[in-house]
Amino acid sequence: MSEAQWDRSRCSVAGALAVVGEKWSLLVLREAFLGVRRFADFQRVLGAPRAVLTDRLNTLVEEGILRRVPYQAQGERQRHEYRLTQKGIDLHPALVALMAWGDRYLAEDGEVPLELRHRDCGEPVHLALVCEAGHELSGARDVRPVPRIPTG
Amino acid sequence: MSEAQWDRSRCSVAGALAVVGEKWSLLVLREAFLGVRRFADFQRVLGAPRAVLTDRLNTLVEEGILRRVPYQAQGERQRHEYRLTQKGIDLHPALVALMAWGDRYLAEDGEVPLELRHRDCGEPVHLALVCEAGHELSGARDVRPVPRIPTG
DNA sequence: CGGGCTGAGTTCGCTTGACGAACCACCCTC
DNA sequence: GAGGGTGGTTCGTCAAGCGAACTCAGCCCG
Repeated sequence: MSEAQWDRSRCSVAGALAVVGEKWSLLVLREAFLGVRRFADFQRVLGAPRAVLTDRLNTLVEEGILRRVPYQAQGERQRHEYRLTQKGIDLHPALVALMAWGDRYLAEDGEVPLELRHRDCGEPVHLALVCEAGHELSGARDVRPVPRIPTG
Repeated sequence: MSEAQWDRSRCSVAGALAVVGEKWSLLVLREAFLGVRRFADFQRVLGAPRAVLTDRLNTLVEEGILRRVPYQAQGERQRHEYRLTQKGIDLHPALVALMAWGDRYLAEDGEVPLELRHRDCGEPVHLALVCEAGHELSGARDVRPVPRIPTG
């Protein structure tokens, strides 16, 4: 038997996807990281159906990934906007990883649509796997998965 | 207008999700990273409907993320198994990122179901954002997104 | 005050996708 | 050549996603 024995039912990947794996959820978060906060702006840039967008925003708020913040522009009635919580901000690496993969394999003529740079020094940024001892791993093959809760 | 102007239609996140964003796709890949290769094993550990699993495996093969490899165990007929290509292996960071997030926010009683360790030194591994100048960024706020193809 | 506009949803048919269960073909072992 | 396991396909049902139309609250202009 080649695959490791462990309890898939509490897999963190499955859990994360149960929360943000529905259609549009991660794209909503992508826009949130780019500064989009208002319903109409999400709707316009994403092109998602309104009903779906309503549902995704509500779900993300319920899950504590976004929070509704009341605000009032001058000469307009009070509205609320959607902002990332820390829980939401912590999804950033997942989006960066997907973006990096898409940049590598889907970009046409090497034209990357969006580049991430270090705010302080301006240099391009990438994801790296590092261990507690400080080694930077070269790839997935340097990783050994260790089940902590075997099924028995 | 707060959000940056850029061409969402070729966003790498959306592109990546169009390829691996369907239900079960990333879970299939999770198992592939853990060594699962055969249809029946995917079906058993995931519990996904057969028809869906067939479709996801075919899609992943078409997309070049998995490849079908014929093999023959002794005393058995020839079968084929599904193995990760380099394109598939490069999705590893995305799964690690989702797993890390799930570990942090969804694990009950701090029990993390699966731990990743450096194969060489045995130390736990985590994802980090680093820039070309070698700085390790502390979080999403240290990142500045730079659109490369403005919509005009 | 009356009517229009706008942002934020909600409702409605329709179509697509996911689901579990049953069915099927191949080829091996006995 | 009977039985069984692998690797699917087919089928009917049910949930989800879809675009378009409708709603509603509040501000603005006249």
